[in-house]
Amino acid sequence: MPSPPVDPSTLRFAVLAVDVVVFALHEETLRVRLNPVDRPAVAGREGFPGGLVAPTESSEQAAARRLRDKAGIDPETVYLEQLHTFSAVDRDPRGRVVSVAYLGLTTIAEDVIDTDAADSDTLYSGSGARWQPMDDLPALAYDHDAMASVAGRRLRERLRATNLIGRLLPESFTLTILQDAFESLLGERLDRRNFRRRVQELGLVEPTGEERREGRGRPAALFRVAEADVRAIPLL
Amino acid sequence: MPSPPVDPSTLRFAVLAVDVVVFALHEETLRVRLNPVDRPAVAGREGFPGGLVAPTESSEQAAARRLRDKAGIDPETVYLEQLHTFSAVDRDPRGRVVSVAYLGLTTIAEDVIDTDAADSDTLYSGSGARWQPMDDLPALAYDHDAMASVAGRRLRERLRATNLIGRLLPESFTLTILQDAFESLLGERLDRRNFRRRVQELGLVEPTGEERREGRGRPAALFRVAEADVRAIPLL
DNA sequence: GGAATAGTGTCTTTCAGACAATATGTT
DNA sequence: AACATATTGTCTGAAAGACACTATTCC
Repeated sequence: MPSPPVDPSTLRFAVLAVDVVVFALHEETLRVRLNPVDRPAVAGREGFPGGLVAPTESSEQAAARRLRDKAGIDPETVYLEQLHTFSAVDRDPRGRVVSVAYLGLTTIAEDVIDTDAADSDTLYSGSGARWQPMDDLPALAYDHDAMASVAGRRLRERLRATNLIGRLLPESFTLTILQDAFESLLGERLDRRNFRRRVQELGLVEPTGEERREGRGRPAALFRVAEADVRAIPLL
Repeated sequence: MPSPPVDPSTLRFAVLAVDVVVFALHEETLRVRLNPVDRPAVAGREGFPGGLVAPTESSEQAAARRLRDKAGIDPETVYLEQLHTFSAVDRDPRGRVVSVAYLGLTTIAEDVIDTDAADSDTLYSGSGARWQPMDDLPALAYDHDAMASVAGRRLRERLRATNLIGRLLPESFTLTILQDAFESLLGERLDRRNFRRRVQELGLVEPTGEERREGRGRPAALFRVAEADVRAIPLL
């Protein structure tokens, strides 16, 4: 339905962008995906993967596309939800750029290379992009600091209220791993017996029937998140 | 503030709009503010108050401004929070218009005139704008139907989790009124004694010390919402 | 056998839900 | 006195929280 083309000189307009704050869990550490930002105006700082929205795509589509292009992550493997739209007039030195930010959850892909373990504990993933621990973020480009803060708060809210933890974990996992994940994400220590009772009675997880034997010690039963789609569960 | 040196012919851009879904409570009925939409393309349908975002304002500022201009409501009296950004490519027949939607809560102003009580039970407020019962919405312009649905869901979530009910009620109120409000908003009936115990033990309300005598029957103590700012309360 | 990890049951306390009688005002 | 509305307390069942020992495997 092609309509009267809008004349930008008479209409108010803005450049529309998306940014995606992608979280993943790596050995009990919550990490976010950072990309180098090459614009001169922001002087070598990093930022979340993102970019401009094309005239023919919605912001959701743009977010998925940018995940692939800018972060090399298959959007199919990422849970995305809209986070917040940032529209401060001067948030981008280039001009009026409004950004629709998305929250993303994923499992860290296998292409992750743990180079340079000495230099803090950064995980690199090629081309300078990296998974940075959420509690050790550098100063970011644009208003991505604020974005990070909003995203972190929202992530915790959602983890408490839904079964989204499943999107941060591998297909199957032991209850110990699940508990470690919650403890580290929510920053509180939980009783093992009560925790196991809860997650099973609430129907958050179900046994796969397999078990994992690893190192010494008794083998652990494997579980999966019971339902694949996002479900409201008043959790912990 | 002359605007950004962006050349629209080379950059992807969109027209940026805001829409505000303002809720108010009138005699236990949840109502939203509707305005006539005059664009030919949407043929006499109504929509939420809104409009384009100026190059010099954030979407928050635009939302406040539009509340005043389009709905004649003092933004100071309205609680606003960002709801969702709607960016489907064809959501506006005029072209690419992306809308940042806001959720608004307010107390119905005194300028409300209950004309035409026969014609359903619409409350008019001058210039064709009206407060329409949320459970009796007509088909709306653009994608405002979807907006209404998102806003309704979010409103109920927020009412359950915070003290925002205070933004829908007058300064002080009786516990009966508070309970009626919850019952109608959440669509469930609550036990009087348990309800009163809860709201007081949770610290949602505190007595003002005054009482209201009205009609026959025992006078009721007046309460106010204990804290003015938004607070998380796992409510009902 | 010792070390390491996984797994399990009970008791207590707290909170949610069901339930009905009394108090205070008006007419 | 009749009526209308507001206010209050107890009992019961369910869920949350504290708490320590047994089971299985590897070395």
